[in-house]
Amino acid sequence: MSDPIDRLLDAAESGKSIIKNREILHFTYIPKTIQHRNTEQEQVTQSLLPILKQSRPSNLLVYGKPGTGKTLVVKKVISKIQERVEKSNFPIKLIYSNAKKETTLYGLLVSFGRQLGLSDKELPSTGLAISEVFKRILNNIDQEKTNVVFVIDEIDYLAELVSKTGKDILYQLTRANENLNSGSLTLIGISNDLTFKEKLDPRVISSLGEEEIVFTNYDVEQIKKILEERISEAFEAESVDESALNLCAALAGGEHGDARRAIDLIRVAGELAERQQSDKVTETHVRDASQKIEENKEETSLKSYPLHEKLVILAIMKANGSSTGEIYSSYKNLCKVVGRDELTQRRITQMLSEIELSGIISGRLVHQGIHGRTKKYKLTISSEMVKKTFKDDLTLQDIV
DNA sequence: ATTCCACAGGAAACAGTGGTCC
DNA sequence: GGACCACTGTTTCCTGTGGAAT
Repeated sequence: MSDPIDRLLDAAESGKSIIKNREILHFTYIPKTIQHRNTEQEQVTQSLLPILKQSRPSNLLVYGKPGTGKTLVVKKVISKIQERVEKSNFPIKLIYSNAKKETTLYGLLVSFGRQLGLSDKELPSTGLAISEVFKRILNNIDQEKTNVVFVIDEIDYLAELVSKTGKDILYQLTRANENLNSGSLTLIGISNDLTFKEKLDPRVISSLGEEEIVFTNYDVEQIKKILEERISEAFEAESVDESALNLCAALAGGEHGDARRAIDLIRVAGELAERQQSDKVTETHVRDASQKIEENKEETSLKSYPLHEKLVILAIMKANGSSTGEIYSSYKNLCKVVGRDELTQRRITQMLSEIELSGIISGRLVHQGIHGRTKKYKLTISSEMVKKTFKDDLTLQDIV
């Protein structure tokens, strides 16, 4: 009997590979991702055209569901423009920030400043007042006479941060040009959420939304084309079943035309097929891949929760389908077992709705007349999954 | 027609951390 | 070294609510 490790390694080395270029199976592989986006590419280019004439273009809002290629299109257009103007005396600078990744207003501004070239000294990453950070950034633009194009991805998150803190950075950003003697600042906002404008200050909308471009969803046919293109480059010829391709397109297209998901799906399916030493990717592989992606998502989100959230999830598991009050007392017991201080019920309620957002549990508001109203929660994933994932956690080992 | 339950969920305040600035 | 800043995770306090029970 051969060593299982050796067996696997041998197989991987000698076994046939049906994927010949993995790179192409990632969404961010630019040339192939933004197919069918000619109109949108033109529109974005159009609105940035004034740069070539050495004046400031209008601010721009770009909408579209995830996986429609909006960020890639914007990045591509800007880098092309940048190439063009590189040799002219009109220095432009592209700055890209993702408001979802930068969890705070301060962080977003600092990332902005860093990319402008401000050092740690000139712009410390904590300790300053937000208005001070802002002033320093504007000073820099003014002095260097740069023309900045600031791309804010997932700008809807920024809108949320703004409303939380009450500091109206977006408003100040849109008005920055009035305070600049030289140089300029152009904003490009990218958003998944078409309704996010409603949350904004109308003054901001009027200046931010000078131009708007909407990326429509890919339909199943288009996704199929994108997949075909990538498959022909990434896989060995004839190694993906027609039916597998169709299923892939259908699964991803059925949701909201998410090309990213479609490409992920075919990549994982391909890897599964390879692992099984199969020379073709079949429908079964795609289904398995879809399930695997789901499970991975659940597992990583379960693992990433802090201790008290994990305890709450366990409490729900132990008392499946029960009300907040019951979950809370179950949670308190668990706290005693692991020897941690319990948090207040208010905090647990809040946690429950946070966890609900992630989709791991689902809640239903019930009115029980004289027995008051409560929310009943249950797990949407299997309790085996929870047990399996929490087994590795030392503090939780005893109670799972 | 009232009462009253068992919470939901908003608002504000607070403690603690890690920093700058003068 | 003290005033001040942003931010997170939490507590405290609070108002609101649909329908069974009375």
